[in-house]
Amino acid sequence: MSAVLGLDSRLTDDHHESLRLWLRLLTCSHLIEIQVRKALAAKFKTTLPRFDLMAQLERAPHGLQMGELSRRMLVTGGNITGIVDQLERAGLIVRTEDPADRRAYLVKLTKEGRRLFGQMAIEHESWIVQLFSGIPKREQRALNESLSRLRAQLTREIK
Amino acid sequence: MSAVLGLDSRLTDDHHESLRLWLRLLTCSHLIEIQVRKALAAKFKTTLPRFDLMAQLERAPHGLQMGELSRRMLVTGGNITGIVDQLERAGLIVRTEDPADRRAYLVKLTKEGRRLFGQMAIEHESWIVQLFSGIPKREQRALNESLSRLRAQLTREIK
DNA sequence: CCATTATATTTTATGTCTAAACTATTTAAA
DNA sequence: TTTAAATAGTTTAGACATAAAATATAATGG
Repeated sequence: MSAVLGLDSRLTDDHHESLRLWLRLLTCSHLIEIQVRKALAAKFKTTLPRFDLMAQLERAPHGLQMGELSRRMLVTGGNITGIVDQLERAGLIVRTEDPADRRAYLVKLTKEGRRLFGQMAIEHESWIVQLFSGIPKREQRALNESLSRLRAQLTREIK
Repeated sequence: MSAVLGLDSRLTDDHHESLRLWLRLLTCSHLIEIQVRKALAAKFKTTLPRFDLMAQLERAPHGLQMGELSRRMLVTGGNITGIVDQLERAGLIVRTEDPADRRAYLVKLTKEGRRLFGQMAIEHESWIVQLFSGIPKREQRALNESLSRLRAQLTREIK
């Protein structure tokens, strides 16, 4: 993840509003990502994709299929296979058979996985709150609304 | 690049404004990234990091050191080595010696690199404009301003 | 029912990315 | 100026990511 970063500060031509927006979006999420990745590694010896996958499972007590994880995390299926392998090896999740479809697994957090994720989620949120602490709540709400519209638009666009 | 995607649509608790903002930021940039990556592969048989690196060089006619590329692209030095290797093999850039520092290179676009980047940049911008076409210019400007403040804040925060 | 097509997952090959260890040169300081 | 510390770049090992091909099961349409 990355793209044309750094031009960001120097584009001023008014014709390039969209391009500038994309670069800024990318720079911001990249900056946050770097911090979160480092914190996850330092405090929990884990990675962002693993944390993300566990976050998905935490909200799906009945388990999720590999394909559903792939769709939600916006990554390809092959990628999910690898991350699930590792988390399973670590005893944090399990592949259980899907009673409704013998091709599929239902991936679930183990008890240990739930416990550990709980700890990580609390810290994770505090890092994020800290990173955004300089931005007034009102502005955060406004940004959130705009990005929500953008996300909706992009999802429509892409279909 | 990715994180906790998908929770995004379901967080409503007002205490989690910052967390929600981070997820939304990430989802949006990820959605755009996927499109741009696919388009670059389909139209130019290239990748986003390579395009980004060339974009950096295009604005630096005197060339950039590896370390400067690393800082601007927000990735590690080792990563730059690999991308530069490939682009150099393809004849699109060259490592030239830095007269001021024998440890360093100045990396520059070749004539062919400049030509190709020119073509790619035009298409690239049109893809971006298309992706944002559903968002009114006024809102794009507002988003741009907010993200600019956020970026500034993050950069300060991180130092 | 059976062939076809679609879906769920894994595998393979390749590229991106990091952290940490390494080499070479420069800078600073004693 | 010689040593020590810092800086520029590369290498290594391992994780993450993709697209495309392969396997297995499910769903569909004659």
